[in-house]
Amino acid sequence: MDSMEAFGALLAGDVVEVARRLLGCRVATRFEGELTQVMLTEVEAYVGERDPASHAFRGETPRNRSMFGPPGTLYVYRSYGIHWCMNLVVAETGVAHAILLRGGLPTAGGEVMERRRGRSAHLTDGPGKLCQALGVTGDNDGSSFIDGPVRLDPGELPPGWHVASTPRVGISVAKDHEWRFVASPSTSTS
DNA sequence: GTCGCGATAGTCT
DNA sequence: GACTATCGCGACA
Repeated sequence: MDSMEAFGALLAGDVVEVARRLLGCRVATRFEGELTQVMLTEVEAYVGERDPASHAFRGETPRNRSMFGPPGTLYVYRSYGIHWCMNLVVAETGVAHAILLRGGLPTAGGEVMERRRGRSAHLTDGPGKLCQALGVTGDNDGSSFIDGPVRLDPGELPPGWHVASTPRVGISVAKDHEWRFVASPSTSTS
C-alpha cells in the first residue's frame, strides 16, 4: 500500500524530528460524508516515559492506553474537562512517543468547520479548536491515521514559510526543551 | 491588536 | 481534593 510506505517514511526517526516534519502535512477527516482538511502549522513532541510533561510519564493508564499503540494511532484526550486534543502516536507499540497537533490552516471544508465552531474566524488555531473544527472526539481515540476516519497525508509548507521552535505551552515541567514547532509565512507581502 | 481571568469535568493522588 | 498538553470574553491600547 502506498499510504503505508508513505507513513513509514514520515514517522521514521526521532519523535522531535518527526514533529518538525509534520508541519505542512495535511490532516483530513470525513464524518457523515462531510470532508474537512487542514495543513498543520503547529505541533508539539512528547517523549513518553522520559518526559515529565507527558501523560505517559507515569506509565500506562486507561486514559492514555492508545498512546502505547502502534505507529499511526490517534490518541484523543479531554483537556480541562471541556476540550478534545488529538495526538499522533509515532513510535512502535509499547513506546509512548506522540505528537500533539496544536493548530493548522483550513484547506478544505471551511463551511463545515465554521458550522461546527459557530464562528468564522480562529477556526483551527488551537488544539481544542482544531479538534472541534475537524469533528474529532473521544470516540475516535485509538483509531488509525492510516485507514480510520482521520487521515494524515504528507505535504510541504508553501514556499517562503519558516519554522520556529519554542518551549511547549501550558505545562509546568520540562520547559527547557524546545519541542514545539510553529510554521508561519515569512514576511507576507503587503 | 494584546493581556488577564474564570469556567468546567475527567483523571490521578 | 487537586490539577490540568484550553478557550472565549471583556478590558484596554
